[in-house]
Amino acid sequence: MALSERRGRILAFIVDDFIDSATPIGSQSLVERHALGLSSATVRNEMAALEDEGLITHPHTSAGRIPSHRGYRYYVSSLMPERNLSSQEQFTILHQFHQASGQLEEWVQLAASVLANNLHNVALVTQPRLLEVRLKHLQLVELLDNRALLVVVTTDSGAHQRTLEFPVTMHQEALSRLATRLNAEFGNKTVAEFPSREDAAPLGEAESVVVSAVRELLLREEQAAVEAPIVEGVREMLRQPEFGHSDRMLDTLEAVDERRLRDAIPSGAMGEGDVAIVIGDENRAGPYQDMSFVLARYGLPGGASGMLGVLGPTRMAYGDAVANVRYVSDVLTELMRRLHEGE
Amino acid sequence: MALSERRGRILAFIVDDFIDSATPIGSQSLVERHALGLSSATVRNEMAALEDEGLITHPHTSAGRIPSHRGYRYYVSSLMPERNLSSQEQFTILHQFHQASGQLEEWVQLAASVLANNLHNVALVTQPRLLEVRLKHLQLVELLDNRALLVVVTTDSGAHQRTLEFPVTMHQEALSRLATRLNAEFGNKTVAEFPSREDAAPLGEAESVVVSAVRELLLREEQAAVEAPIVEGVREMLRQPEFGHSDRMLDTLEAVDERRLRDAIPSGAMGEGDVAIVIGDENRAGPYQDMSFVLARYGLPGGASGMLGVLGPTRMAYGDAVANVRYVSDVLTELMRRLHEGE
DNA sequence: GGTTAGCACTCTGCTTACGAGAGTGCTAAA
DNA sequence: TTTAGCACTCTCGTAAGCAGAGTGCTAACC
Repeated sequence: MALSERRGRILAFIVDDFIDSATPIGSQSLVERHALGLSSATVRNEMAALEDEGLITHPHTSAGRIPSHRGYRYYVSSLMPERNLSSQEQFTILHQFHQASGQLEEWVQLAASVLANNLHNVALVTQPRLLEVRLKHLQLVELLDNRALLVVVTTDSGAHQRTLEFPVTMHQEALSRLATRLNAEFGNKTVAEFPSREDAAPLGEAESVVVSAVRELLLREEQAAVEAPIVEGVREMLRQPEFGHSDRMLDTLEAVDERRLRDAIPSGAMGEGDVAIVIGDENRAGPYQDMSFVLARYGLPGGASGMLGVLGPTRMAYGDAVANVRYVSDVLTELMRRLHEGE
Repeated sequence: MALSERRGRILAFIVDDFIDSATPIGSQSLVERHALGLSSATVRNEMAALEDEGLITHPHTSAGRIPSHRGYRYYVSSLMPERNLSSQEQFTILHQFHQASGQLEEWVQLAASVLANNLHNVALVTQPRLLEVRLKHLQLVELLDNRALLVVVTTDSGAHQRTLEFPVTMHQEALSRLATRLNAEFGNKTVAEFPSREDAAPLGEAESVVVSAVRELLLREEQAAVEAPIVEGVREMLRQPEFGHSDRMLDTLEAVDERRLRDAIPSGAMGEGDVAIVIGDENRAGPYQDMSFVLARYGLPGGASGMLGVLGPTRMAYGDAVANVRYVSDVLTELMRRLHEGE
C-alpha cells in the first residue's frame, strides 16, 4: 500500500499537527495552517480515503481526525523526515557527559536523564552487561565471629558484596588464604563453568559456602540488566494530556514500574544497528496499548552492551525521539569503546 | 485546653468517621452511626463549640465537619486509643522477616514493603548508619592500564566501589602493596581523622589519589542515609481520594521523590524512644502541608541506626500507623541487635 | 440550664436544556 | 477533479432546576 504524494502529505500534516496539539485535526484548520492550495472540501475527501485505508480515525462523528496506530506506522516508515540533532543539541548533550565523572554507571544514569529531559517522556536504560559474566577476583573480609564480607569483582567491571556465614569462626588470615585458593581455581570462569551443586562435594565446607554465594551473585549479575532498567522522567510524561485523568495516570504509573517494564520492553523488535519503533498495540495488549517505544542498543559488538530508549504515548514526537535515542546511544557506545581501549 | 469528656468523644467520632469515609461528617449521621444518647441538635451545639476551639472546620456552610490540623493533633495526643498489633498481625510481619535472607539491606527494604502494604501509604526507611563511619579495610584491583577498582569496606558493614585512574600504570602487585600500606596507616580512622588536602603533600601521588577517593566515599557514606530514603507504596497512597485530581497527584508525585524527601523529613521532631507524629503544616509549608508523617528511629543505641515511618494525607489512620511503625521498628532493632551480637 | 423539635436557609451535585463552535458527509455546480 | 453550500452531529461551557444533606437559630420542654 503506497499513498499518492498528496495524500501522504496530508497524512503527515495530520500526524504532525496532532503530535503538536493533542486535539483532533479538522479539514479546515489543516488548510489554514499549512497553506495547502486546496479547499477544505477536497481535504475532506482525501481524509475520507485515508480513513478507508485505516490510517486515521474519528473519535466520533463531527470531530477532527486523529492518526490510528497504522497511521503512525506509515508515518514513521515512509513520511517522517530523517532528522539528526543539530550541532548545538549535540554539543549540549556531549557537554553533560564530559562533565560527569568517568564512571560507567554514571554515564548510564546520565543517558536516562538526557533522554527524559529532551523528550519529555519516560527514558529507559538498562545497565550494560556482557552476555557472559566472568569472575575476575574475589576477596573475603572478616566481620564478626563466623561472618565475613564477600566482595566479588566481575568482568563487567562491577563489584558486588554480600555477607557470608561460615560454620566455624574464620579469621582474616584464613579468609585470605581461602580467597587466594578460590581465585586460582575459579578466576576467569563463567557461571556455566562453575561446578554444580553435586560436584561440589570434593570442596570443603567453607569453600562451598563461598562458591555457592559467588555462583549466585554471578547468576544474578547476568540477569541484572534485564531486571531493572533505569526509569527516568515519569512525571514529565504524566504531565501530557493523555494522562489527565487520574485513573489513567495511576494505571500508567503502575505500568512504568521498573519491575513491570522488565518483561514488557519489546526487545525482540530490536534489529541490529538502528533504532526500533514499536507503536501501540504492536506491543502486547494491556497498559502499553496506547504507548510507543523507541529503542536502540548501545555498547560494544563483542563486549558489554545494553538497551536504551523512550516510552511515551503513541502521540509522540517520533522524529525527535529517534534522533535523540540514536545520538545518545552513539555517544554511550563511543565512551565505552574508549574506556575499553584505555582511552 | 482540655475538652469535656463528651466533647472529646464527639471529636474522636468525627475524626474516626472522617478517616474512614473521607467525606465531611454531619451531626445526624454521627448520631445514627454511634447510637449516642443525644439528638442531632445537641451534637450540633457541641460541634459549634469544637469549631470555636479550632479543632474542626467547615469546607463550606451546610457541609459536615472535618478535623483541622489542630483537631488531629488533639486526637492523637489525648483521644486516640493506644493500640498494639494483634499477635496475628505481629506473626504475619515476623514471618516475612524470617523468610528473608539475613542481609541487612534486605531487611530494610522489607520493612518498607511491610509498612506500605499494611498502611496503604508511603513508607520511608533510611539505611542504618553509624554517626561516625570508620574505614575498615580497602582493596585495590587492577582493571586496565592505569585504572583500578577501589573497594572500601566501612564499619557500618557496607562495601563501596569506585574506579580510580592513576598517573602511571600500576599492576596488581603494586596495588596490593599500596593497599596494605594504606590499610596500616588509615585503618579504623574516621573521615575527621583523615589528613586534609594540604597535609596530603607528604604522600606520594598514587597514595593521594587513593586517599582522596576514600575520603570522598566515607564522607558520602556518612550522609548517604539521609540522602536516599527507600520510598515504597506511592501508588497505594495516590489511590486515596485526596489525590483524585490529577494536578494534586502530580504535585504529590514530585514531593515523594527520594531526592526531595531527603530534606523534607522532619527528623528533628523525633524524640528518643517512641513514635513521632508530625501533622500537616506543623511541617514546613509546601507540598507536605496536608500530609502527615509518623516516624520512629530504629537500630542500636551506640551502633548503627536509621529512621523509618509513613507519609500520608492528614486523614490517616494514626492508630494503625503508630502501631505498625512501632512494631516494625522494634523488629528491625532486634534483628540488628542479634546480628551485632553474632546471633 | 441543658436538651430537643422544628424550620428556614444554604451549599453541593446531578440532571436537563440550550446555544456556540467545529467538523463531517453529501450534493450539485464549476 | 475540485469546490461551494448546506444539513446534520457531536462537544463543551453555561445556566437553571431540584433533591439531599447539613447548619444555625428559636422556642419549647424537663
